Amino acid sequence: MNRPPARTLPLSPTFSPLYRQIKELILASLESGEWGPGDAIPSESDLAQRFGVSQGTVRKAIDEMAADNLLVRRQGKGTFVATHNDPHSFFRFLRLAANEGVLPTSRSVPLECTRARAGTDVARILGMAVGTPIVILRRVLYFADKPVVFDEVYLPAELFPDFSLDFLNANDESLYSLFESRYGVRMIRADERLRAVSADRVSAAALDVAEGSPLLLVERVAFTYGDKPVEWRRGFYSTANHHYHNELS
Amino acid sequence: MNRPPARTLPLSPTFSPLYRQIKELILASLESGEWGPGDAIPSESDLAQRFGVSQGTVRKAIDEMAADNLLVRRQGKGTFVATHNDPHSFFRFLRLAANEGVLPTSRSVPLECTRARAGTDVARILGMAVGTPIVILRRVLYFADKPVVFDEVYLPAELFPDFSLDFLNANDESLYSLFESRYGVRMIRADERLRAVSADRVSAAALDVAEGSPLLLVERVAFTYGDKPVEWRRGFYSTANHHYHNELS
DNA sequence: CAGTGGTCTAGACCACCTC
DNA sequence: AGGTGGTCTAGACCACTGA
Repeated sequence: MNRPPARTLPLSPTFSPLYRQIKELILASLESGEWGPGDAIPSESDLAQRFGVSQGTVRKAIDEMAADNLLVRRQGKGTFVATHNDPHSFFRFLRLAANEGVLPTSRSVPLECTRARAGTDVARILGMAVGTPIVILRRVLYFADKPVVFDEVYLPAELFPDFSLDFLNANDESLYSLFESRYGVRMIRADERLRAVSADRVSAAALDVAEGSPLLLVERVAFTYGDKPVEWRRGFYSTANHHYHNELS
Repeated sequence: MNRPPARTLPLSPTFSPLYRQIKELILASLESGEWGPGDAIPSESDLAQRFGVSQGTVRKAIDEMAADNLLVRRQGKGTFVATHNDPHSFFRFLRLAANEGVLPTSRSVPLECTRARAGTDVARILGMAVGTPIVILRRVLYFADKPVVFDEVYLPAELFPDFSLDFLNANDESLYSLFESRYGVRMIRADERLRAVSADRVSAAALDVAEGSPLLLVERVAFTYGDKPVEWRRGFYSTANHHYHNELS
C-alpha cells in the first residue's frame, strides 16, 4: 500500500541506486553550468519535486557531493556550488605549512608564460596528441618575502586560449580561482607524486638556494569534471622552513 | 502523535545530535575492547534496541564511523571492526608507489631495537614527560630486494613493554598489525610532515645511496583512540624509483 | 531460507538564517 | 514568519551472504 508509482526497475545487473542517478543528474547540471560556482542550487524539496523522488533521496545524493567537495551545505541558507574563490579552500590543493607558527600571507610572482606543443610526456599525462598546443607558466610563491615554491604549470591551450601573464598580475586570486572564473574550468581532484630531488640551476635560482640542495618535487595532475586531466604541474618546494602536510586516516 | 517517548532534550547550547551520542557509545565499546579488531559488531537493529533509538539513527552513526575507517560494512554479512591485519589496509599508512609498474612485495628488515629516555622533542610530540622510557626501532623496507625506506620509530615503552626484534623477525605482518594484536594499541589516524633532506651517513648506508643524496623525509605522529599520540616515526624514502602518492580532493 | 546491510519513502520536528 | 538544511522515526522493500 505504501508503494509509490512504478519507477525504472533496477533489477540486478548494472544496478545503480536512485540517489546515485540523482547525483549524476545534479552533476550534469553542474557540468553544463546551469548553476555556477558560488551559486545556490535549488532546495532539496524543489529538487525532489523536479526529479520525482523523495526529499531524503535528494538529500543522500547531495550528501555524497558535499563529501566530494563539489557542493557546500549551509544550514538555514541553502546548498551552494563549491568554488576555489574562497580563502578557506586555498589550502585544499596546497598542502604547505610552516615548520613553526602559522603560514604568513603568500604572494604569487609569475616569471614567464610561454606557448609550446605537447611532447610525449605532457601529451600522455593530459590525454592529448603529441604536438597539441599548450601553455607553460612558471611562477614562484613567496611567503614573508621568501621564495618557497617554484611551479611549472602545463595547460592545454585550447581550454585557456588567451592565457597570459597580464591576467596573473592583475589578479591576486588563486590560479584555480582564475581558471574557474575566467575559463569555466573547475578543478575537482588531483593526484600528486612526491619525490626528493637536487635543485637544478633554474629552480635553485628561483628559490634562492644553492644548486644541488635537496628540494621536494611535487608533480600534480589535476582533473575537472568527468575525470578529465587539464593541468600538469611540477612544483619545487624549498623545505628548509616549510613542509608538506598530510593527514592519514 | 508520532512523538516517541521523551528523551534527553538537546535544546541549543552544546547540542549534540542523537546519532553522534550513539557514535560515542559505540566508540567507547571499541575503546574498551568489547569488540576487537576483525570482530563483527551487533547488527543495526540489535544496536538500535540496545540504545533505544531507531535503526536509521544507528545507521547514521555507523556511516560516520565507516567513513572514519573505524568500522567496515559488508552487505549481507555485517559490520566489522577495522583491522590493520589486512593486506588492503597495508597502504593506508604507507603512501608509497613505484614510478613504473606495480609495487613488488615488500620485506621489512629490522636493524636494531634500543631503549632510551624521551628527550624534549619526543616528549613534546608524544605528550609525555622528559625522561620517560621509550623504545626506538630502526628498520629498512625493501622492495624487490632494493632498500627504499629507512624508518626510525619512537614508542612509549609503557605501552609496548616487551617490544624487541624477536617479535619482528617472527612476524611478517605490518608493524601496526603487530601493535594491535600484541599490545592492543590501534592506530587510527596520523599526521605526516614531508621534507627533502640530504642523506646523512646512517641513512645513506641503510638505503645504499651516496651520502648527500636527496631523500624524502616523512615525519609521522600516529594517534590511537581519543587522539592520543603513541608513535613518532621518521622515515627516509629513497625516491629514485619510487614516490609518495597523495590524492587531493 | 533467514539475517544482514542498503535503499526509498513519508512525515514530524528541530536548528539556523533572513526578512 | 517562512524558508533552508539537519535530525529522527517507522515501515516497506531490495541486494547480498551463507547455511
